[in-house]
Amino acid sequence: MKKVRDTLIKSQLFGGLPEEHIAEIEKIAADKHFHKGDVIFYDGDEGAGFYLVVAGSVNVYKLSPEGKEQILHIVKEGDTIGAVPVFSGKSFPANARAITKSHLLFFERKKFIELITNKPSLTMNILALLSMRLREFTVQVENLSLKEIPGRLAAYLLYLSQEQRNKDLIKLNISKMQLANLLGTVPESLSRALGNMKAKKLVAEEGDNIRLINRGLLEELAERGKAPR
Amino acid sequence: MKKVRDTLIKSQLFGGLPEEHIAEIEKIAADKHFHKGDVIFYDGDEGAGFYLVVAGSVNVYKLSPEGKEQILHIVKEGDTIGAVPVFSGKSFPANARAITKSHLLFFERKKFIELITNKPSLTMNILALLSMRLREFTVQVENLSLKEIPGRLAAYLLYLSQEQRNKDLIKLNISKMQLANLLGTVPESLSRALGNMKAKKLVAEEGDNIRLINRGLLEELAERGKAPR
DNA sequence: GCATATCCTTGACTTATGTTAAGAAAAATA
DNA sequence: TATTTTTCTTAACATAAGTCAAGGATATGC
Repeated sequence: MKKVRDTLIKSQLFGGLPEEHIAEIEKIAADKHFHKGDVIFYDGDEGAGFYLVVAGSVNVYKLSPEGKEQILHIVKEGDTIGAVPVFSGKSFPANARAITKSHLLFFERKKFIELITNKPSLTMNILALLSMRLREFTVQVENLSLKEIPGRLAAYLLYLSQEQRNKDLIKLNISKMQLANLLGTVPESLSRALGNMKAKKLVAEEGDNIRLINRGLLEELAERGKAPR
Repeated sequence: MKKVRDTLIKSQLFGGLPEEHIAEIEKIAADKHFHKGDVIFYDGDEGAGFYLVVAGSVNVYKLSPEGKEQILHIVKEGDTIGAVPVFSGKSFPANARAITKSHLLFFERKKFIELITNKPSLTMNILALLSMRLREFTVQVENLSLKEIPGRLAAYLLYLSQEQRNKDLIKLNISKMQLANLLGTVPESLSRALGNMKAKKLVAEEGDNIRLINRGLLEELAERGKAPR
């Protein structure tokens, strides 16, 4: 399928590999389709392989015993999930769930390991991918530990803007509940934080979009993390 | 030096490699010595290579603008630091500082990359190492977001016990200030949480050691994360 | 061994954020 | 379209944990 081939070529994992490798890769991949809300794997499940998202969107998250959700990663087209157990052995370290109708490719661990042993450039891609994830985690820990909720929100809005070609009018691609779970809080607190930003004319809501009005102050808030005394 | 060779062989990164590879590896490593308190690298520094700890102990940490420290990782003999920029390009994603007199080996990025391109088993070791770090980060995010301070402390004490052959009398290998910074809090709050555990007879302090008295309740506390209502 | 600095603890206070509740808005379903 | 369900917002309240301050314990340096 054209879409699959395109996604593989554009992905961080397989990008830059020669044509024939991509074909080989496509051969060992298995198509998996999920509906919105379907769980792809659970924290602690044996990891027989990993997934690459061809279409749709997937949340990787941890769950507390009371059911509070902390999103670790929102995974989109071209991204991978569940790679950790492939290389470290052991089980998946978190849950994954489709948040839209999604098409994934499944790579069986054994087949994939065979594949990489002779392909240095693929190996370098994987190393880069895992390293980028480590880098992202350092930012998430920093945000959770050293920033208060308004600071985390400001940082996320600026990140979204950057992702959307630095526009001032940005599209919230996830529900506010999801956003709260990503920022490590609850919808009520997010609502208050956003309400505050609107009151201070840092941002404005326009339908499902958010307009960044005062980038300078947003950056200061994101940087400082907590309000001055 | 015997010590260096031993450390390399025992390390996760180089463990299980043939003798001749270890020798090769030793040749491209540069010795670096640090005093207690020395900064090894700063968040944002260009990463020209990575380090492996031969002796001593190193903290990897993030810093808030007000100077609050969040420890990401306490690195000991045989562990590596600063590997992320080797593979993802870009700069170090955090700071690193020696917390005791330390002996490290420095591996220059370029030399190391050359080394791995022909050594599949070394590559697999690196992939396993990075994956383990990713797994550890999921736990840290879970702890920060879904557990309150007493829960994080309980989890850490149980982790320490496990690391120290499941003894009930465990040695706190870091200062309480460091522990507070690792758990994402301040010394005052840690002191209170520990005081509470002592009052409830979950643990007892014996000099620099901590005795786990009621493992069952500690496990429940660590698991639940937050006190029941 | 004394002096100084740092670490640790305890208490009183403040505050950010979680909790509970209820209504409004939006989305899903019939 | 009507109905039900879910999401979002707002308010009042509760609480975990941060801040400030001060005294005591340890460790460090001269």
